[in-house]
Order: sequence, then C-alpha cells, then structure tokens
Amino acid sequence: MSTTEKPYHHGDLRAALLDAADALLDEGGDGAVSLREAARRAGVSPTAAYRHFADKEALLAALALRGFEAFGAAMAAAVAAGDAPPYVARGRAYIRFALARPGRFRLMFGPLLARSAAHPALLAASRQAFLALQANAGGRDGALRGWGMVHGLAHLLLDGAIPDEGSAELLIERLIC
Amino acid sequence: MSTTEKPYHHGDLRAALLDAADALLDEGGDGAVSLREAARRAGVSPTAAYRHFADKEALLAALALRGFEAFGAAMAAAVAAGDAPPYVARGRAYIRFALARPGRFRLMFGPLLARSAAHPALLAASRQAFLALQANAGGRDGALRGWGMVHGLAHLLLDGAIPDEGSAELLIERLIC
DNA sequence: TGTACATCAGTGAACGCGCGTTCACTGATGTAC
DNA sequence: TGTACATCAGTGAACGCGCGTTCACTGATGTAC
Repeated sequence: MSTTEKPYHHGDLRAALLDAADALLDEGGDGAVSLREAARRAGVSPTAAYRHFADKEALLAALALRGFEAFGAAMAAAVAAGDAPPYVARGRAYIRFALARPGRFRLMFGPLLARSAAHPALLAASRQAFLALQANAGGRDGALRGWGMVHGLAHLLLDGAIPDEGSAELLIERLIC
Repeated sequence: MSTTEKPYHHGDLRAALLDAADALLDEGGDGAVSLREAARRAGVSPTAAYRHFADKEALLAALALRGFEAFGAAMAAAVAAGDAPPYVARGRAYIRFALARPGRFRLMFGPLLARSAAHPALLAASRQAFLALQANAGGRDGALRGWGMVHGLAHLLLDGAIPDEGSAELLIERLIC
C-alpha cells in the first residue's frame, strides 16, 4: 500500500523519502538508514532531501513520529475489533506491531527518544502510548508491568532470543490473556 | 577495575581491545564500536586487532560472550546474597545489569543474536540465561512472562521511555516482587 | 493579456571523514642443534 | 654456550567505500502590475 519503491513523479517528495527510509529501517535496522540511499530510492539527487529535512536526525525523528501514529492507530483498531478485552487486545497489538515493523518499532523507542529534550514531539507520543496502555490495567504499577512485558516479549521475539515456539502468533495469544 | 584506558604494556592485547571496545559500547552504543578506535584506545596501530580477531564481527561476538558471562555471574551473586527470593533477586539483577552496562546489554540481545547461526556460542549463552530465569518461575509460560517483563522494563528505562519516577532503583524494587 | 520578476524544488560537483580490510614489512622471542 | 633459523605480534602505508553536508546553479512555477 504505502511504501512504493518507484521514483516519485511530481508528488510529495517528503512522503516519498519517508517511505524509502521506512523500508530501509525494516530491511537493515537503525544504522541502515542514510539520506543518500533514501534519496536514491526516491529517484532523486543525493541532496534533494535537504529541501525537506534540516538534517538526517530530523528525517529520523519524522520517521519515528509517523511510527507512533501508525502504532496508535493499530492499537485503537485492535480494541475496536473487540476480539478480546481492551487491555489484552492492546497488548497483543503492541507485539504484533513490533513483529510486523521491527525497524519502526526499534526507532520509536530508540536512541532519539533518549535524547528526548531535542524531540519533544517524540516524547509526547511515547507518553500517549503509555497512557493508552494504562487504561484497564489495574493501576499505574500494573500498567508498567504490563508495558514491560509486552515490550520485552516484542524485543525478545525480534532478536530471536526466545527458544523456538513454532508460531509467534500462538505464543502471543497464550501469554497475553 | 577492569576497563583501564591506558595503552597496554606487553600485556594481553586481546583483553585490552575488548576492554576498549566495551567502553565504546557503553559510551555510544552498538554503532560506536570500531576496530580502529578500539586499537587507538589500546595504544596500538589500527591493524593490530587482526592478530586477535578475524574481523569486526568476531570482536563483537567475543564482547557479547563476555557480557553473558558477567551477566550470569551478576545473577548468581544476586541470588547468593539472599536479600530476596531467588526469582525476585534474579529479576532485579537483570534490570540492574542492563542499567549499569547498557551497551553490553543491548549487544548481548542484539543483532548478532538474530544471526545466531553464525554465532552458536552466543545462542547457547542466551539459552542458558533463560534457563536460569526459569527456575522458580512457575512453569515455562510464567518464566517467559517474567523474562519479558524484566527485559522490557530494562529497555524502557534505558530508553528514557518511562515517565520520571525519581529513582529507577525504587521502581525496580516496587515492580519486581 | 503580456511582461518582469521573485520564489522555490531539485541538481551535481565537491569537501572531508572515519571506517574495514589488505599487504609487505620489521623486530623481538623462542627453539634446534 | 653459541649460532641459525622459524615463529609471531605489531607496524604503517595504502585501497576503496559510503556517508553527511555545503555550495553555486538551473529551470520551472507563480505573482504583480
């Protein structure tokens, strides 16, 4: 749907660059994103990106922000689907999102966030994600424990640290309930 | 104690390089480690490292392995201290280790592990870490939930994602019990 | 309706950088006889 | 005890690479009168 890899045609180059960078993110992780390669994939000269982003970090921040939006939408959709109590549905959606878009997921909670003073919008987005998780969680500490669990399982699954379980999906349904 | 930054003197260059790389790991994370900079810090020419490691990935793998050893020791020491039931003590030690040595922690469960076919020793080490956690955990699924929780809280704390709580140490004691 | 001008998105050459890795080498240490 | 030789750890010059970023530029689009 969204990440076409063709050169853009008179469209919105900013969006095309973000799409390209997004793809890089999922292919090679954090360090695989470069302005030059994103421009290459968008079919544009190496320096065109500077029309739309102050520097590389600005591109990454925009990417992370976009990630949080998609993330929030995915969680809301999972709750709306009503297949499980809201709290359970959100937890499962959290892990599924991470597995589907590992690069995005890692960037969202990654090094940029640690330097959050420079990226207040990012910090706000992550706070909001936590607030959403907190609903129906049985208090703040319970919410933190739950957040920790889904966040940790997501990372462990992504890193291949969990001894083989067959399907990750089954594991998610068994553990998050 | 271990990570001296002085040029080594006729000692074990391999260990000196690992120490230097370890320091880089904690200063700048995964991507901040370079053979050249490690050699520089060890006071040695840029290519000396190739006497001791086949390539950069071999250095990183050795670093991760060393990390798992320190990690196992930290968990065992925490249990032996007896301040809390073993399962609780291990969980707390897990998070404390991550906070004390973020670079190590991230590397241990990071990208190398995902390509574990190339690094069987690493995979074995992470399996063993899980087995240790599993003791007194109330079954395999309970152990996975617990592992997820401590792993996730460690990451969230490292990334500054958890809204300020004052002391991380207090948070650990309150949540892991 | 037509002309003059400003705005702005993308170009392409160029910079300096640090990196991983190779290669032939030097000089010290140790071993064989 | 002394000499000849092999081993081996570290050197330093060199390679090619992709990167972020700058700069002066071109050419199209839009606006003012």
